[in-house]
Amino acid sequence: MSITSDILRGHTEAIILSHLLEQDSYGYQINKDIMKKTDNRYELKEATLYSAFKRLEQAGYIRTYWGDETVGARRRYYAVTENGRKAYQSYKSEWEEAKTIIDQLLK
Amino acid sequence: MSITSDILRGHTEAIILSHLLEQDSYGYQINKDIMKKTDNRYELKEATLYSAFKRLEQAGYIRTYWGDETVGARRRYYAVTENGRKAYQSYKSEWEEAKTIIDQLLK
DNA sequence: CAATATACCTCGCCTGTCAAGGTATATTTT
DNA sequence: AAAATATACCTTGACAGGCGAGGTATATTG
Repeated sequence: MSITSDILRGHTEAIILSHLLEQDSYGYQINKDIMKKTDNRYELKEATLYSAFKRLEQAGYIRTYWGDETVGARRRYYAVTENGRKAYQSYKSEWEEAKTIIDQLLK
Repeated sequence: MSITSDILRGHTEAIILSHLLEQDSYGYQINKDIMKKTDNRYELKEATLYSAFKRLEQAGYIRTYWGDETVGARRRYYAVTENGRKAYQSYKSEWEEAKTIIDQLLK
């Protein structure tokens, strides 16, 4: 782990949406996937993840359903809604703008 | 104003250090300069600025001195220390890494 | 002489992160 | 068979940074 949380702060929701746009997934898996995608340089902590899920659901950006596992622990899956798709696009362009601004200020 | 504070959170100190590396400056001026540099897309709010100054000074990254204005309000100038210079380099490479990671996660 | 600009600063709320803790089932190790 | 680890869910409360709102003082402009 190397990246401090303050720098990643505010990107959690976008990261989750982006991941869910590839395919529906569930908390534990997303946590593992993010670590893998970043070669363990970044971990989306569970508590952070679940509080983000709550915000995303309240905003109507994701919906959830229980998996039909017959063995193992139950899984709560998350799926992006149409509004979530739009929100993601908005997050994304915000990120592009922020990147430009910060790059400009950190010369 | 377009960039949300959560995205900029954690960059405040780096932005200030970067600016002060160009030349010593004071609160009011820095606030104006940042706005100008970003075409008013980003304002480093005064309260944010002053709390960052406090952290930077406590960390030994900046030192302060009073200007010798004979007219107008007094100005408290800030200057980057040697440790501050190093800290800036560290912030900068952290930013480069964060940028890579986020770009990777927001595909 | 009122309004605006320059210049400093503090208080307290808000919000996102996350350490620490908890529950339950399945598998692997000892 | 018992203990440890992995899979899976979730909550609580502390913490820290951003900043709205408020305050002070001087100088300039209309």
